[in-house]
Amino acid sequence: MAEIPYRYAPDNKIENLVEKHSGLEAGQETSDVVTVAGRLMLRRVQGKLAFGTLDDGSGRIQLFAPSKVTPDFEDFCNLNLGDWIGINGAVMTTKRGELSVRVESWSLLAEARRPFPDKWHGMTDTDTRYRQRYVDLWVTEEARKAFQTRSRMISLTRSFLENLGAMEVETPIFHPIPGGANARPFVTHHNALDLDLYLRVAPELYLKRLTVAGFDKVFEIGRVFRNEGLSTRHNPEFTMLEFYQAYADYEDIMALVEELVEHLAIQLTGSTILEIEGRAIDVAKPWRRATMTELVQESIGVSVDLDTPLKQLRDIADKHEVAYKDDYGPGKLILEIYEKTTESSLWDPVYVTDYPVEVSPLAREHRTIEGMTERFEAIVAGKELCNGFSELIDPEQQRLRFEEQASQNELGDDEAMVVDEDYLRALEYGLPPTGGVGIGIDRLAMLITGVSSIRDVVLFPTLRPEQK
RNA sequence: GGGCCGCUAGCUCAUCGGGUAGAGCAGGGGACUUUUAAUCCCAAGGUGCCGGGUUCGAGACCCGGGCGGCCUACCA
Repeated sequence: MAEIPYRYAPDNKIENLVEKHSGLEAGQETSDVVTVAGRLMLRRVQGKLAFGTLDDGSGRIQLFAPSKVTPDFEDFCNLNLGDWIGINGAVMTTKRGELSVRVESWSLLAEARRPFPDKWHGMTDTDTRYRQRYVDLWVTEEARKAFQTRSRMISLTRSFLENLGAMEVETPIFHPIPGGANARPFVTHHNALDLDLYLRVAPELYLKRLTVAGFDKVFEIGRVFRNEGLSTRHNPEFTMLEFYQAYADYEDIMALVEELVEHLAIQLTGSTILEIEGRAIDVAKPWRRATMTELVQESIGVSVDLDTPLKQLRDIADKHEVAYKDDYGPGKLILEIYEKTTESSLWDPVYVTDYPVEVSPLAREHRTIEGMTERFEAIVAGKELCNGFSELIDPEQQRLRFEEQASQNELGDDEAMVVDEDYLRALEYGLPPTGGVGIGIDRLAMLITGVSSIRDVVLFPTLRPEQK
């Protein structure tokens, strides 16, 4: 068998060939001589005639190899499933009408020295699929599709934001002070500086520094890291989109997010109606807006607000088996009640608005409602898709909020923020009115591709290392 | 972190009231010039996740551990 070449030059993708020749009748031969390369997925040898199925990642096409035409016919028949091969020959159809490439010359490009999974059943063990994604992606069509969709989704998102005139930036992943979200960070150490650094839990505070700097629309799509448990909805590293727009408030940002999601749904699935867990969901804009307290009222029939006595809020929490700590104020209690009793039952897209100041350290106070902020979360299919607000721009208020967080942190809440003096200094130079949002890209990809585990949209999800 | 379930050949799965493991596919050998998961014949393939225990005898039963899944708890 010939040596493996150093390069090979396919001139067609299979999906294009299939599209181009879709109307061809049985027993036809075209003058289209093509070179394609990919993996041999199936093989049917019949003595002096062999058939194969080649998959190049874009699609599959049959290989037609008569011994009279195909050089080194014996070797061709002895190829293993999973071998990489390059094929050159005419596009034709067989007697049965199957579109094929006749194998007039071929090259072995890589041997599959390990047996491929069962050609019919594929790979079903989820653990093996995640650990050996390189096999899963060949063998599991839906897996490959999902990642292609994810890639296109991010690309479309990027151009959507660029069309708004937004600039993409990259801010530090190593943070000397963790901040921008309530989450436990990963810690690492820089030797030369002899300095502990935190992997970012959010890019938020750096992006708003850039708004101070005069970049009036900025966004970042990047990995963030949270030292938390794993689940079907949580991977310790995940991709966050954050966007900030100067002169805008949370209403503007809500309009933008629903526009984006509708756009993505149409571009990627052809419809605003998606399917999640077998259930339809329409993400067409506009999405409903409702305050947190309104939704709690609808869900459990009790009216709560920041003036409701603590005792009463605790009774409600007890009644619905919502856990809380003694130091929770009314704001935190209301949030907990909302999250435990209401959030997961919301199906159609809804913007939940007006979060208590107590639980929103970076959001600007509501323009009319005391104790609330102009913050929103979009809940889609019972899950949080994004979190945004009119940004808190006042350095003195921000300091008080940080100090409140810091004291929580002192008391042992390792998800609470600490005071970031440099961020306060930036605010002192002046942050204009600004609206911002963070969108979990993985969650969005789950929504668009209709999968129910984040591991189906993360190529190499975090797993315990294999033990030998 | 808690509850439930799973782990048998490279892959997909069987087996039994505890008696020493079997099939399809893949891989090897052979037949076959229009197949579509091609088909047919032959041979080979196993530390039954790991470690203890009960038993004359354990892949099956008990205990401990590992890894994974689902549900549940938290952040997106």
